[in-house]
Amino acid sequence: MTIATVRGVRDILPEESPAWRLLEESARQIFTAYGYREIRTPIFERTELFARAVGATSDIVEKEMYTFADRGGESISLRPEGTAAVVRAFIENNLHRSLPWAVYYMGPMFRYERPQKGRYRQFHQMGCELFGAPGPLADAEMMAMVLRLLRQLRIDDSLTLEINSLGCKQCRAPYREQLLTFLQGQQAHLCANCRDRLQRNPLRILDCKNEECRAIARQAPMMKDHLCAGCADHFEGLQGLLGGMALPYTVNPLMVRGLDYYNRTAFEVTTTALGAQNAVAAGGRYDGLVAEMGGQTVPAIGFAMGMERLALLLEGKQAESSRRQGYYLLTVGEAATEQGVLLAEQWRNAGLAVQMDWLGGSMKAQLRRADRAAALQVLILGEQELAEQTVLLKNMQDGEQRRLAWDQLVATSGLLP
RNA sequence: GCGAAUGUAGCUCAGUUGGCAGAGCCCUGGAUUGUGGAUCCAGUGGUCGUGGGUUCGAGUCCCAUCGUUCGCCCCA
Repeated sequence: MTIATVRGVRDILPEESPAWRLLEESARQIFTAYGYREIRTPIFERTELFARAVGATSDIVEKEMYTFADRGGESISLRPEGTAAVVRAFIENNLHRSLPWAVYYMGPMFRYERPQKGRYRQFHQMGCELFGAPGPLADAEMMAMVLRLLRQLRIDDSLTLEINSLGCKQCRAPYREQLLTFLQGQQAHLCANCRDRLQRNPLRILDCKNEECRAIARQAPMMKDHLCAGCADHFEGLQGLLGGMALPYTVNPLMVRGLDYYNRTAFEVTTTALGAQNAVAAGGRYDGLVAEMGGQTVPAIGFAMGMERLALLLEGKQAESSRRQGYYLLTVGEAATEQGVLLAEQWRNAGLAVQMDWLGGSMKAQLRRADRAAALQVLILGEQELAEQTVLLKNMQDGEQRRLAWDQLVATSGLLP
């Protein structure tokens, strides 16, 4: 074995990249239409940024970050998610004076995890963040946008939108106490993992996949029944808007978020088609994070979607035959090849898309490559054509051929299919 | 970090109780001396993941290791 990729990373080869481009272009188009503009933040940041934004005790920060000291001794981490850097950029550039501020990003993220289908150590997310819009309108619109994107990509079957409210600082603390009391009573029936969670993150127990824990979770007091007036209004408003937009959704009172910074609205789009890695898009409101990170008090909401998972869902959906296009110049004989290079450049100067056969050889071989390159027109330049300063134009769809003078080609090209 | 399966040609995979390394697809050439795809014929291509061990002999059995996949965990 020669040098191979690092564990958990992979190449996206040309066969696969059209699906990725479709993802990216569809997302750009829809995000833009909803009023979002692109932001590109660095791929690495000070480790402290993620520790504070994502939560120092979260699994992501504790054991999944690619962290290293740079040559100046600074602790640097490859970004494990997108929101922290966007919040940092928001604060650093004083953008609270430009509200509302709506941005999208797409790009690689890094987490040191055990690789699995749809889960890589370098993976890609695209997401949106919206600052300054406190009401449920922003939440509902964001979900509508996510679903529109998935619908446009035709991967909206086998998907469900789940929502929940996580409350806010005021109502979550008393609820948490209630929940803790309840769970401590059931401690004996919880899995080992969840007994551990009692200390660290009791809310997370609600989302445990263990059957016994789930049975207990269903009996537990629910956050949505203990919301303060403000949070309850917000959640009701959201559901009214979703209903009004005819977006199918279910309330999942057991859904909690992995990252610490969320409050009020949480949402998740899941699929049954990807095994254990079932989350396709997830997001929520994080009204307190900007202030916590040292900025003004600015409400915000965002989401991210996993592009590898979208690409997997896209697989097989687009059995589209790549359409034939462009010119492919093949030459026979040394003199013709030399002339062909010059002609190709001239034709390109005039705006034609001309691909030259790089390998030469028999005409049969060159035509085969032209076919595989999905060229629409083949330009044949052999000894005869060279002598009479013409080129043979062959349409690869119907096989029709015609002979043209060199300077006629550009004038003719507009008339071709 | 834990548990399990798996690794043979570029790809998908056969390979029997341990006894000569195989097929299909792809690729290249020919049938067609200047014409792609379809058909037929022929050909190239292998450190059997890697390193040890057992054996007269290992793709096959044993140990280790790396990768991949599935589950746990985590999450997009």
